[in-house]
Amino acid sequence: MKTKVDTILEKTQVNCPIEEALNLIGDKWTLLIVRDIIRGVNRFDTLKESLKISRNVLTMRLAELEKADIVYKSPVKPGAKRMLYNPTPKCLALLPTIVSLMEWTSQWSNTEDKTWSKVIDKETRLPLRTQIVNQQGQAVPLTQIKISFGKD
Amino acid sequence: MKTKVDTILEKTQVNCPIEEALNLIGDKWTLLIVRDIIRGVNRFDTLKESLKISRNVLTMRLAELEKADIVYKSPVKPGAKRMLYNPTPKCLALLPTIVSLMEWTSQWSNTEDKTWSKVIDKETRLPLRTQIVNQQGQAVPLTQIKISFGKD
DNA sequence: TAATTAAGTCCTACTTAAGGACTTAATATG
DNA sequence: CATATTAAGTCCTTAAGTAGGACTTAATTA
Repeated sequence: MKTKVDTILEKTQVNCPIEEALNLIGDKWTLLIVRDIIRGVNRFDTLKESLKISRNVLTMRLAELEKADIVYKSPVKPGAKRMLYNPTPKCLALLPTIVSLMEWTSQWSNTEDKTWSKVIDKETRLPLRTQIVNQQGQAVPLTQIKISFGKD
Repeated sequence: MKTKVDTILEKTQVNCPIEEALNLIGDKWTLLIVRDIIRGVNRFDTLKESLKISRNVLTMRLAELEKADIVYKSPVKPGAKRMLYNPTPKCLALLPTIVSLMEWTSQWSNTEDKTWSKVIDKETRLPLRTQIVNQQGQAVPLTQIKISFGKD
């Protein structure tokens, strides 16, 4: 059977990087799985429990993530046969996306409960956020940003 | 018929802001539509052409985006009946997510062609990027970041 | 006023997701 | 060591979402 990843790899041309990214993570579950694996939820059944996802879908998504080098397996303990799902650097590189989505919801959701999960500095334990910056690292306001396609 | 947005609004508890965000934009098309609307592609048929999305799906997604206050309609010109789809501030607030996804693909995709769309400063026309920063605005490396759930 | 276009709706076929039953090997327990 | 339990799946059926074409109607253009 042909997976999403196969489709991406055989596609000759994608004209925007978001498009390519969404081919992989543009679905209901992938980013949540990535988040959980980064959090350290790294066994099949634990992921299933944590996400309340169906087994068959979780199986497929994990296979795709592994094939795309976002997740790799390692034995539960040296020599064991059961596996853990671990984040690769490519997986950690999705943190800015995750953080910005969390920020977006916190800011714009009208849900009362804000006792949600947060992204924090491991050491200081203080919350973090994302920023759009220019080459010099200076923050740029949203209204000054343009999405440019090739020549325009 | 019950739309995604109805489902979100009636849902009593979501334990993570990404989960709530993905209920809305966690699909194949929504973020691409948002990107195009921010870019200024703002009429139904133009969007359809630009994205190569089916009419019925575009109709549904636009209705959801409008209901969620991410997009609003305005007449093509004063008094006209035909409408443009415009970005609200909540829509522009998705720019960090969009930028970080574009960055992620540029960095990790093995596609040859990098003559892709970019995010630039409207004035200087120089490319922009995202950063994860702490409260003082200092960049924090990915390895020092933790996703914390309530008490852990 | 007629022709064309823009923005849809509706239908059918196909693909992906949900959820439960079943399977098998790995680990843990007595 | 034998048995029980658990972890990590597969397989099946039903439901929901997506693709793509045909059709509709009002708005704009010629």
